Amino acid sequence: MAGKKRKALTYTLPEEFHVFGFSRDLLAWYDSQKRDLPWRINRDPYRVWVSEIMLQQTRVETVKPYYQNFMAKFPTVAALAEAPEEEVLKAWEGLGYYSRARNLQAAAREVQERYGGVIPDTPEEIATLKGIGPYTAGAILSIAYEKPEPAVDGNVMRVFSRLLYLTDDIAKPATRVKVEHLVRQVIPHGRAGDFNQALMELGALVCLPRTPQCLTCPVFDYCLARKEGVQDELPVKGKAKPPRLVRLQVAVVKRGDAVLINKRPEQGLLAGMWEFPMVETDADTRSLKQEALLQGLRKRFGVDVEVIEPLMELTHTFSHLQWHMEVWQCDWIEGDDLPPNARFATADELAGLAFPVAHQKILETIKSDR
DNA sequence: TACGCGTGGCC
DNA sequence: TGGCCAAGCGT
Repeated sequence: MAGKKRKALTYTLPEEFHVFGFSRDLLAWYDSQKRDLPWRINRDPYRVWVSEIMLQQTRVETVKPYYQNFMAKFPTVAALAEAPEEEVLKAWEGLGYYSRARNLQAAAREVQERYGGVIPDTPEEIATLKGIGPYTAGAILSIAYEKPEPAVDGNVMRVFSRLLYLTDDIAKPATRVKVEHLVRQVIPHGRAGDFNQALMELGALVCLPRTPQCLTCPVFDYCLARKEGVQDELPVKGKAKPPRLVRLQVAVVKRGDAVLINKRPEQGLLAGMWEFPMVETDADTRSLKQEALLQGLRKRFGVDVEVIEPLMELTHTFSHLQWHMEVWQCDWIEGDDLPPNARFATADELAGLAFPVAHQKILETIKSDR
């Protein structure tokens, strides 16, 4: 037969779990202890949306200044939709996961065109927007529109793992689905937004990853892991692979008072960000490294240069990669027919373009050289 | 499902 | 110091 039959799974809360008391006590704690955060001034759906995208895998303290600046520059869906992409990326510079910025703007344009500038309030419609997955959909729907949808992030997975003594690996996608089913049964209608935020706030302030502060926990009485004394063993989480080493030769090519830069592809690592030209090579001698660099510059940029001297050596670690960069000072000799993704830029022009953190030290060095 | 995708802070 | 972690999503 064509197609598999999958049994519909239903996850039920433990008998002894007191749903009403739990949400009552958690909300009371949240009402008195919640942090004052810039995105909690009101429940404007656009403000909530931007904050949720920025907060993906990113700390609150890191997001704060970016959020203030972003909302000042792009205060409405329309403003974001109409802005040049370069300005949006510049506002995201240093925040990481740059596809979030590109997806956010693409979705803003979609909201303008398809929904007349109003962010949709149904799970089906909002989930079609780029960059809005299960968590962000639930967060916007509950916080901005008070819909009783779960918003399960890392905090909620950890809190529920302990609260209900769940031993599922929270690194596995199936576990998030399970926790969503459980959370859905606990959401108090009428306060869905506060409840979801309270779960996350509890994870951020009390139910910490390493050292849960059980003695000050407002829902201590309901926690099954605490009852068994296993709160320090939960949640269960599989380990990540170590980053792969990548050796790169980097060129700072000067032509007069301009330097050669390159805009990265629209997809993949550091998508759409600017950088100094780089060549990946395993070469282990000075001359072989320089040779690889010269060949790469000629082939990819149509430019001939002279290598002057080594400038610096840098290491930058991503989640999944480790870049070992050797940077060479070069002088342009010939070649004007640059590919569309490359250009020579002056210091003033560089200031308006978005570079990843991995290239910031090079940028600073060039600036101070003048 | 597993992996690619950034960065900075913490112990 | 280095591994872990942070309001995940797209493919």
